[in-house]
Amino acid sequence: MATTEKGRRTRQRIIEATGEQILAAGIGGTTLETVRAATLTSKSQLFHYFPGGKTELVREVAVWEGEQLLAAQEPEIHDLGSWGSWRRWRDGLVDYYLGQGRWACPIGSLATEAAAADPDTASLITTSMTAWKDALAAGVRRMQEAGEVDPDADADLLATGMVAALQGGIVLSQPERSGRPLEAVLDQILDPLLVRATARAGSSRA
Amino acid sequence: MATTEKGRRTRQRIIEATGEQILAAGIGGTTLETVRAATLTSKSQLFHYFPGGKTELVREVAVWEGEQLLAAQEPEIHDLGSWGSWRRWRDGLVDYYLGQGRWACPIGSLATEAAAADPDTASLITTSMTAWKDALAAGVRRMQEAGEVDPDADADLLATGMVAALQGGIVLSQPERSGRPLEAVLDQILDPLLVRATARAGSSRA
DNA sequence: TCATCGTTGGACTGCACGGTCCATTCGTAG
DNA sequence: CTACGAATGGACCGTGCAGTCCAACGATGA
Repeated sequence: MATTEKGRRTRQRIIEATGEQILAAGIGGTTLETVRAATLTSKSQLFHYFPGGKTELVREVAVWEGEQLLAAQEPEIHDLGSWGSWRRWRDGLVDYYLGQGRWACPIGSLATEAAAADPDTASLITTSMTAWKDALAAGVRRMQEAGEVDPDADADLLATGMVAALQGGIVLSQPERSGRPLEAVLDQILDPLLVRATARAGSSRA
Repeated sequence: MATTEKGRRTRQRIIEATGEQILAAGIGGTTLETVRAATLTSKSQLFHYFPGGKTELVREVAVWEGEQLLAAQEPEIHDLGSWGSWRRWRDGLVDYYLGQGRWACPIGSLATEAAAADPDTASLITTSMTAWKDALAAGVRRMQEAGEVDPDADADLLATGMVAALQGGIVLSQPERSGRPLEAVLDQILDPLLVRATARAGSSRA
């Protein structure tokens, strides 16, 4: 369906524009018409590149945004071996969300809005979230190996908590238009990792 | 518009049914027609009790769900003066979200979906979140007075972090259909409070 | 018994939006 | 130059949904 270079670029342009609109107005607030207008394309192109219609387009947006989100955290996300890198990672992320008027998470908003309606999209999102969490867990393990974090702590669980904290911080920050909640929860979740080096951190319970 | 007892009951019935549908299918997946069908009412009733149409209905749902959510945490939410009560509160909340197939937060989902579209609803949600946070902050202060938590900690910031952690845990748990993320982040955010009594907890940074 | 006001029923309208279809243009390989 | 498939333009259609309107019904007080 997209065999030409030109075609691929058009297709990509559609995905990105749709992503922006979804971020700003949600899936419901994004219509094929607004996407068409923003991309200077025609109705037939939308269905040419995404035969499945809006559903398929949203799915493509989901995977694209998932990749983008990870990419935006480079290079820190793959270099979480020291206190400084974690700190840079945290600051970069806060800036990513709040710095430019984003005020929402590209995949977090999709998660809430699409989860109930489209299980297929939901699983794509879960995949992205898992990849994200895994990258963080790898960082935690590096800290453990370096003796900076309690080796008995469950790196995976800690990483899950971090991603969750991020998402929740944004949920609160979004309507409030303040970065306070995001920063508050991020610091609280990171504090034990960064400050209580070698001490017991986030021991499993429940 | 609703002066009779009968009228008030009908109106209330509409609000609650709408709330359930929004929780299950989102605002976009909830139509006046499905609400009408579920409540055995007529179109004219919907607009009789909510002249502002769907927008107003959603707003009413927002405040109603906000109250309900706090009420569901009684009596613990107003008795957070001991380790045990915090623990009961946490368990009750997890059960509330996961126990019955809820898998979403009544006001959290509204926050993400309505924030961009309707600033008015957004501020209602912020109000609910703030009330929630304040109740928790009061609990933290009681713990501080009891000498169980570092008196220098910012109770308000800690409470904000808790609400954010909850919301984020749900964002992740929803598509994944697993309570793990919610429990993981909740425990991580509560750990410092409960376990590191008297030690420095969530000191301000940033 | 009548008047009034709240409540209820449901037909109807307008339109926005997802989706279909066909015609035209463009790029390229033979 | 021709032919063919990809890319594009845009008219068109069906419908689902928010919102309107008017006609009844029911209770309550005068």
